[in-house]
Amino acid sequence: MPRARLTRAAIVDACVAIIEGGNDLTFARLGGRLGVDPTAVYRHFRDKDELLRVVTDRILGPVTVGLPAGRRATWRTVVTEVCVRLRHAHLSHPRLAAPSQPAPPMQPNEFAITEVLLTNLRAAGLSDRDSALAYHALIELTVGSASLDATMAELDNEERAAAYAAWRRAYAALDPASHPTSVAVATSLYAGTADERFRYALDRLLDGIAASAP
Amino acid sequence: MPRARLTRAAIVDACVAIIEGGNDLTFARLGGRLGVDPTAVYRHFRDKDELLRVVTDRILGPVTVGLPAGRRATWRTVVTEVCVRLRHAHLSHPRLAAPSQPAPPMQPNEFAITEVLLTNLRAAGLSDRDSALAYHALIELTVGSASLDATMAELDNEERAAAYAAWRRAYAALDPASHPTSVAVATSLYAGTADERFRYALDRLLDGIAASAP
DNA sequence: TCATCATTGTCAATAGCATTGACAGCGCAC
DNA sequence: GTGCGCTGTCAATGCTATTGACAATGATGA
Repeated sequence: MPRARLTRAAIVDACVAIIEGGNDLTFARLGGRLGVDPTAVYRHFRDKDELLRVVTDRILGPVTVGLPAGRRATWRTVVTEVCVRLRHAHLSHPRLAAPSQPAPPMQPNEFAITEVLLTNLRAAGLSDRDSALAYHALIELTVGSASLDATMAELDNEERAAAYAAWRRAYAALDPASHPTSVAVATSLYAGTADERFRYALDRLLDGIAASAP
Repeated sequence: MPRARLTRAAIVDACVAIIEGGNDLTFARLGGRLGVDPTAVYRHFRDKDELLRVVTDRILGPVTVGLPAGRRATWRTVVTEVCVRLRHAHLSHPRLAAPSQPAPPMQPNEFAITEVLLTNLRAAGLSDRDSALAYHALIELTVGSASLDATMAELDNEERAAAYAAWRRAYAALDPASHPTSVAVATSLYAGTADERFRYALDRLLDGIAASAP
């Protein structure tokens, strides 16, 4: 049956290798790495969007494996862990562009993440409707913030620290007459790591979600 | 002095007109609309990223004008209104691509938004450090979720409803053995509007922030 | 065993994209 | 009035995804 030199799995592997090498994903690079004409990929994926969706799901694999379980694993512990891992998966692959067309998250690992989150939110005592709302809230915060932080994640530590320092300086240099609070708070803006800031946001969101449960 | 037919303001106006017309922003289209060679824009902006940053700030203008004030305006009312408007500004211009390189938010309207948010968070009783953290949390949720919702926002109501329905069906059709909760909750996923889902997320986050204030 | 035929890789071509460098003219400063 | 810098024009470059015609490969059916 398989008289093909290329398989979807091999192509996706090559994609992951390319973006983990710090390069943008292009058909030319992909063909080069596979030792194949770039357009051969079109025999296995309809277009780049479809490829991107499968590659994205591929990097989501580790998010749900080996999650804390047993009686020490509260719903909040598990939800936090999944969100942190989900964010990390995206930030580890900042060059992975988002598909240009909206599509249902019909991939296996996406489904697995949804299942884990919904299950733990219901375990927290939320209704079906509130579980769904809380799920959407967590995804929007986690994936949304990851997409905002992605470009910075590409920089090395020195560059990133320098950028943050420059931003703080910009706030401090504002006119105190029109921007008094920004000037006063300047040294606290973009302080710490992006992970710490995300953790604060996630904790406050989970505080609010927990408080809304009966 | 003005021996130029083109000005930065005129170029930015044209950009806004293009994206509000439902088109992607390209130099070719921009030149066409301005009646000028596309490359003339390079005399006023270093590259597309710089242009994008200024255009983005331009659409943020309405976010801070005419905000509720006086004694009926609690900090939470103002913060909510700013976030809702900020989200709306982004969703009204879904074709506005994000700059590819990270850069300080050094634009006037961005600074104005920051000032309003920080001022109201301090008014809520938060410390400088917590005000900054809460500010970052609000921005990540608001702008991040807007970027996730942007592609869907382009569809008209019918198409969007059809897409959501298809997604719900996909969850309902999962194997109940491996995804019991997803199947059970399927009808609540992607229910209502994206604005309502954002509102839930924002309310829970603000609940958590408010609870952390002394 | 041989003919058939879909699958799959190759190749050449296309259209769109941002960006650059050489050039030309206009108008201000001296 | 002379020079020079600012600004628009034009042609060209290199990268991108995508398509259609072609060819080889190998499984299938008689």
